[in-house]
Amino acid sequence: MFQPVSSRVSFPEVEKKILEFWQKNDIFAKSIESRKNAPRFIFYEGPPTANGNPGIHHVLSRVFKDVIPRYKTMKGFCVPRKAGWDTHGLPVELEVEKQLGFTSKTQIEEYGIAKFNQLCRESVFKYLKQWNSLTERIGFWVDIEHPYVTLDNSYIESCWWAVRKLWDKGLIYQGYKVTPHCPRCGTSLSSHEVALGYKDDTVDPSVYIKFKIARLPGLTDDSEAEFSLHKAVKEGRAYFLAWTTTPWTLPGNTSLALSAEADYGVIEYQGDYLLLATALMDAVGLGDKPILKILKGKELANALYVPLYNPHTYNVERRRVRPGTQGIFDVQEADPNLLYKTINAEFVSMEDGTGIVHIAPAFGEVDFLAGIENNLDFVQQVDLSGNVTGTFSFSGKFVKAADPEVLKDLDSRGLLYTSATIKHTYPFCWRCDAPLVYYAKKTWYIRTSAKKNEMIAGNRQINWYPEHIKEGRFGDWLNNNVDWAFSRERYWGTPLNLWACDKCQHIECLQGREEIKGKSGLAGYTEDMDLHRPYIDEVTYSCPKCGGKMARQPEVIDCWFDSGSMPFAQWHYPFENKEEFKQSFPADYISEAVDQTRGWFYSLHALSTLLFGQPCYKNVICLGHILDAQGEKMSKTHGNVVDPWAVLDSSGADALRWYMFTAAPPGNVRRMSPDMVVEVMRNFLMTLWNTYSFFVIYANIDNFTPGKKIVAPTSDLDKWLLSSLNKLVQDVDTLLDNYDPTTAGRKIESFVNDLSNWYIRRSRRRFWKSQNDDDKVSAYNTLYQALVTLSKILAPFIPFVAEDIYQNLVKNVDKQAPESVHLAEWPQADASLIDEDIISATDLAMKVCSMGRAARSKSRVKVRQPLQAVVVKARSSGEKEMLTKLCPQILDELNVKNIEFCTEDILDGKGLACTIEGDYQVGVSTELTPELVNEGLAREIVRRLQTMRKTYGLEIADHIVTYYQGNEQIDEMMKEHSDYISQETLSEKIEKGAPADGAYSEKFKLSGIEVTLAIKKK
RNA sequence: GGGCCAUUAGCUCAGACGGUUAGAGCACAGUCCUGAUAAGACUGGGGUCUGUGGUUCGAGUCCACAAUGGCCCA
Repeated sequence: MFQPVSSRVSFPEVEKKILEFWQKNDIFAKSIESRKNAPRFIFYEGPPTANGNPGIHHVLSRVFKDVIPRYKTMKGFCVPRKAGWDTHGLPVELEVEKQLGFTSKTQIEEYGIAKFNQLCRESVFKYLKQWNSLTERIGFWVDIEHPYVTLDNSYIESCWWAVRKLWDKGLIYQGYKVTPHCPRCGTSLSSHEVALGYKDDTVDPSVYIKFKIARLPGLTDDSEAEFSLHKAVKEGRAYFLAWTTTPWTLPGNTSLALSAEADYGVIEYQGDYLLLATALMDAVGLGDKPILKILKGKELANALYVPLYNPHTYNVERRRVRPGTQGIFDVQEADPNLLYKTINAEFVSMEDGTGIVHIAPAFGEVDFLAGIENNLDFVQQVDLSGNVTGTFSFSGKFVKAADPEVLKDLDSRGLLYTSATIKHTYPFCWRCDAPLVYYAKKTWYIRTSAKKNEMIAGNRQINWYPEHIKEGRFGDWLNNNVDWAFSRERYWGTPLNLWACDKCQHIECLQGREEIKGKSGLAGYTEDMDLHRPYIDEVTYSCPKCGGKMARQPEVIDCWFDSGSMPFAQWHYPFENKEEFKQSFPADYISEAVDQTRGWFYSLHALSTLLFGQPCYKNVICLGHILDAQGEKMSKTHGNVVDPWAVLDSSGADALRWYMFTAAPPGNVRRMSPDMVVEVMRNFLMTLWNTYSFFVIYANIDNFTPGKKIVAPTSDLDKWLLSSLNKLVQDVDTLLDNYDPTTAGRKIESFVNDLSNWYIRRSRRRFWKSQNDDDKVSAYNTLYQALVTLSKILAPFIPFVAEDIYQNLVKNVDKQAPESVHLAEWPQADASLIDEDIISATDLAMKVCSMGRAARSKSRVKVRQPLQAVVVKARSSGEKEMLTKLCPQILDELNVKNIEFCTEDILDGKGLACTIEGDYQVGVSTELTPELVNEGLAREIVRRLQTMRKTYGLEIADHIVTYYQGNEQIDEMMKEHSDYISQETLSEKIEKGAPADGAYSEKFKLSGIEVTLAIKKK
């Protein structure tokens, strides 16, 4: 006996029961333990941060993370899955700052780093409970009891080891990086934060500045034009015209950039000569001036011009990068006759401005790089609070306040061409609303670009799903690789393990606690200290070079370095678990959303390539984002967030999982609403459940015991189902091997649909009939096998329902069977059972039935009324054979007596109703004989009796006595079809006349005849 | 401003190689079927396959450009 299964089901309740079962019996642990000697399949969990509530998009990634390891486990692999938590980084700090009401870094330092970091430590696990319970509820099997945590000392130490490795390879250097900086908060902002603060329609100055030309190369006095230009240059009346929206950067100007291929024209304006791109003269309002001379941008490179402000005059340093370094800037000597040179650059646009771009290398990414490349001077006349330094007339002022002063000053010296304002998009600090300033700062770099080709080569070995990521987003990112600026001037993160001497600047990279302990003159170190700031900042020792004091560099490490270190840091490698690391590197599979191409996918790949010279993951499913039903981004402020718990409570985890797997390809953005999950539940899960329930109901009635009696399937229906089933197993196996759960799931869905709506529908009578013959046993065996196999191939997708089916159909009757479907072997497809002919024949029969039903509906004769014949025009004699073979199924489905074939067109009328589809034609004869009418009546009676049984509350297998009253035709019909009626309705007797006491009776009018029917339980 | 992806019915999605009449589910309407089914069948309405050019005997499919949306980067 199987446990009774109601057709009505609450999936959340079933799931609750299964969760308890798994927990009580430790099934997840067993699924790994039982395979510990098997080959490993390695999965890496990308660590989320638990300082926010998990959302629906986390469900998406977590179920995709789950499905492949479950599948591989069933395929015989050992798949350990260690959970992980990302715990460092700016977002955590910001959360705490918000909580404390801080707006600047100085407030943190006044408050105390120790207390601040303690709050960060608490904050990162604020939602741990929610994360763990959601993880469990959706059936994501991952070891949350023993996670790796990036804030652990052991984890930090592994990161240190990695930094040291890179240091030893010469891949770490200190350089400058232009970062968006908030002058009021005194801190750099991450790109994410910058994105939060863009404002359209920001009003800024739009000014055109004149730069006095000192020398133009290659000028001859051959022509009149050149002669007069040359003369103007000598007399100081020739200028480059450049445009800017940030006048405060002008004292930092050290070059002008021109486009090599563009044409620049010389025009006369108020007695001066101006140079600008011919293409932009109209826009600048000089379109009407005659052009005296045209020069190519490349002819104008290396021209010299007079600085607007000679920095030495204003007590500001002028520095230049030492060639071959990006980090060492040498202060240049004062030069009262200082001139700057022009350069050619590709970024010069002909869209706006003058085609001559003002370059201030200290204040912009593009400018900075141009500065390095062309060995330009760096003049940084603004401090980190955004105030102008030096002895300018506007020194001490905030940059924005300095703007008008700078213009006034330039105007007074005749260097301002025009001044207006412009509206454009500009970033502001999302916290304090101050305008951001791009500012070159010292930063520690990892020289990833040195291993660019290795990273690109490694990427070729990785399988990306979808494939376009490989050469697209990720490939592009690698091709344009720039060095990784990995230090942060912050507090809560893995401290940078670099110590520098305060006397001789000697720098050392320490790789762990052991090494620290061995240092002479060590102070501030204790055995069990927290390695975070501020404690680690206290650790000092003697400089081995000069005996000075070695103190840690103040920065912490980018938290992406943390997560990218997880392949080894999760094991505290190389300090411990060397074997464990070796066995679990590289990963076979990872899965995250597409935004991780520049995040985790990259940090893993970069570190793995730099440290181990190979990629650390082989296969990636890269997921798209989830939008709401309107295609809008989900956000708390919009109130359009889909709450995973609401969906789980109403539709259940399996419905949600199935939706995630099958509704859209994983890489696409998807629009989602809870309704869609309800649809999945009704359409797929309910259908599956009802086939399961159907089987159990009848199997229990017939005392069917699996495996007791094996008969070779003789029925075409059984052969067809087993063919489809085995093909399905093959397909799903291949598709999951190719990391495509979506297509695999859709194939299963289509199979389940056919199982329910063709196999069971067509086989109903085989289960219902009273004889327990071979045909019935074969039907039970076939359906049983289908359901059991389904439970196994569905297990990775919908682990709960699959488990429920398995427990009842397998474990319940076979105590030797594995304890859980998730400990079972993946089913082996039996290719010998796949009969392609029966599959195509059945497809054709289905098509003919579909057309036949259309024809019947056209004829307006109810399906319950048998008809004499269906006439089919097929495409070939082969098809005719197929249909002949499957003719019993077609006759039954269409409720007709005979099938006839023809080669001529079938015409409507003449007692036929027909439908045409392509080359196919199907007609049904509509003429009724008295025999057919009676048979129709009999079916009508059966239908009424069945409904009455149901209304009366009888069990399916209850036997009854049936009473009837009607006219002569009814009498005759009841006699003629009494066997049929008895069998269908389990009537032990059919009696004419008034019902016995206590019988349930109803009156009907059938074809105009009054009929009274009554039933009584036997 | 650059890169990647998407755009097929009201909604969610299928549509190898270019080839008859572009499909399914949901939703809507009508009819039918049903002792597993909250399901199913049939019919109907609903499509300038985002647009414009091009290649081709033939384009939803290939190419170019554009629009809209999403993501990432400036």
